[in-house]
Amino acid sequence: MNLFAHFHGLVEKALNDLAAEGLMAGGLDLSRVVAEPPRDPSHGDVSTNAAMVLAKVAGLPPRKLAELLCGKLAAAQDVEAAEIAGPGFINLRLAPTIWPKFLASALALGDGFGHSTLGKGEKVNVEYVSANPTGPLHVGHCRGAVFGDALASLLAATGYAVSKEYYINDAGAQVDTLARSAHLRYLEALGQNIGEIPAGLYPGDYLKAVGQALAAAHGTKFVNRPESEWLEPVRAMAIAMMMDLIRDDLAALNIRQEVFFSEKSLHTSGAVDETLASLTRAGHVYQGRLDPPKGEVPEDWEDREQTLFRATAFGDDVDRPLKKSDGSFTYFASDVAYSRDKISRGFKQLIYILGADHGGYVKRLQAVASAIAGEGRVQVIVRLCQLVKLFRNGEPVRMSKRAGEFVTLRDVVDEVGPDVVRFMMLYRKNEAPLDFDFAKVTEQSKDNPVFYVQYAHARICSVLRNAESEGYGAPGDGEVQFNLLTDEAELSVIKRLAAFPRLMEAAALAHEPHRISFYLYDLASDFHALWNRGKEAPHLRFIIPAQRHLTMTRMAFLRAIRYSLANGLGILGVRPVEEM
RNA sequence: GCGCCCGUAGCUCAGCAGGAUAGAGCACAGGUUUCCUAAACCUGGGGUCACAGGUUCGAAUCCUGUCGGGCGCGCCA
Repeated sequence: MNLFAHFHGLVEKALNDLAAEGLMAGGLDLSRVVAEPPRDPSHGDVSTNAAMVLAKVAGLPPRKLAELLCGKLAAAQDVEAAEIAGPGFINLRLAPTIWPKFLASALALGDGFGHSTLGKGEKVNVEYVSANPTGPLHVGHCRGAVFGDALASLLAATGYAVSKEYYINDAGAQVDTLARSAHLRYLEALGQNIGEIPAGLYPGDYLKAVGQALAAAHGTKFVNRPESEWLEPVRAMAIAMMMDLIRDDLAALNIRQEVFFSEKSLHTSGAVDETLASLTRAGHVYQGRLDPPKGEVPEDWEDREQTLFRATAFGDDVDRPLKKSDGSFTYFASDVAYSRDKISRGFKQLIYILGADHGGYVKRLQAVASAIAGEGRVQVIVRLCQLVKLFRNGEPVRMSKRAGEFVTLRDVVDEVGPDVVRFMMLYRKNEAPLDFDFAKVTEQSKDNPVFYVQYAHARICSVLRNAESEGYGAPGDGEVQFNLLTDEAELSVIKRLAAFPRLMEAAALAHEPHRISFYLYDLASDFHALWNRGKEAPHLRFIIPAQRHLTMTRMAFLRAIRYSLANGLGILGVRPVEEM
């Protein structure tokens, strides 16, 4: 039950009725009309801007329209009072009887509380991580991985048909480098002294296992043989093993993507050729020259005629090359084919989670989708994740890529656990930089939001356990009477719960899962406050032995709060703990 | 030079779909426990929402410009 959606509907109905009665113009655009919780609770429970937004087009002074609307709304069910305030807000004070109904419905929904059908089953593709398959994930991949996963969960919970996808860059030069590096480790596994790993190859120890696997599978077949004989099989095995590694890393963060899409397959299947042909037929490809890049011009810049995608026709800044000077396809060309594949699978939203250094890629991806599907047919949404800065007790953690000293995703997850990593990565807007201090995030105090939210959930579980052991387990008929919850502290928690479904939808529409984290923090805060009220005011404690109905009611209330916490944490991919 | 992102309290950040008197936490000062987890709670001060225009009944939020910070700018992926 989404109270605000419900009252939004009532406002629309009232407006239509007014139009039908000839009191105002009909057929108006209602998209700017909102029904929302007022910032100041003294203004009531639901507030709408309808009169202010529509006054002009309705052909009525705002005050007059507000009065008409107020008359209709005051008569609606569950509305106790409707009043005009400020510049023309209509504030609804709801009848106290609505809260028991709301709590009952939230409780009945249980695991589904907060979920909705907003997306109407629209197909959405979320592509995230997509790290090169050349080694384990490092800490830089963490944020995008968690963000993408949480966003996918959020969209799924709000009624979208979500596919979680990983694009494997297994076709470029860097996987050849991987193969050469693995071949060296293969020689090493066969007992050769390989000395220092030459510059330009991947030095990581994680390739030793690949070398051993190659030796076991192929014996000495690839020793002292030209690269042309071994490059392909070695590369295939190395990529397969790297992807296993990456899947394990993701699993450590409780991430499981459904589709792992190979870039190479786009070449072997002919999809890239077909895409180029199709774009050419549509007139989006031409032979031409590009101006040298502004800023730093590359050493080996050469002005030449090349095959270009007319990205500028779709809002990009420059046209984009599809072929390299040796005639082979660019990375961008396979990306175009990949976009085409996604579009052909029926996705209406293509969501990309990328690092902030990929900002320059956004317009290109949008241009591609417009060229292939037609303008406005497919929505391309790119969310850029800013850097994570690691700290240890306030000191920045130094990483040197050159020396191969990077902190892996696994290092971080193993040290603080997946729940902490996931929550902290989502406790900031994605486009804001994030500081991650190992000491702070594991601290057990209210200064640590992960702990604070978890603690609220655990505390609820603890009371429920105590209650059950004292005979307040499953309630019997009529034992739960939510109208007994009348204290301000209780009502403010109930109203916070009532905002949850609307918050989920807003977060989904904005593609901003961090809003869930902040909501959970606020809800936890309300709950802890309510808990402490029981100290000065014993009648507000949850278990009150002399009053069975009240106690049973409060247990049900706690279960509703717990569902909200657990469901929100579920979106973030954080396990709600029952005991701490 | 151009594009994208950011600029809110001393610090770290929220600010919901343009709404009413801009909010949290930290830090600082004080208070609360014979009681369901004090691992918590309560009270207090603190703001030219970078700056200047514009749109609007109404702007931290949308538009334009300026300043400051980050990222990026063909044949790498």
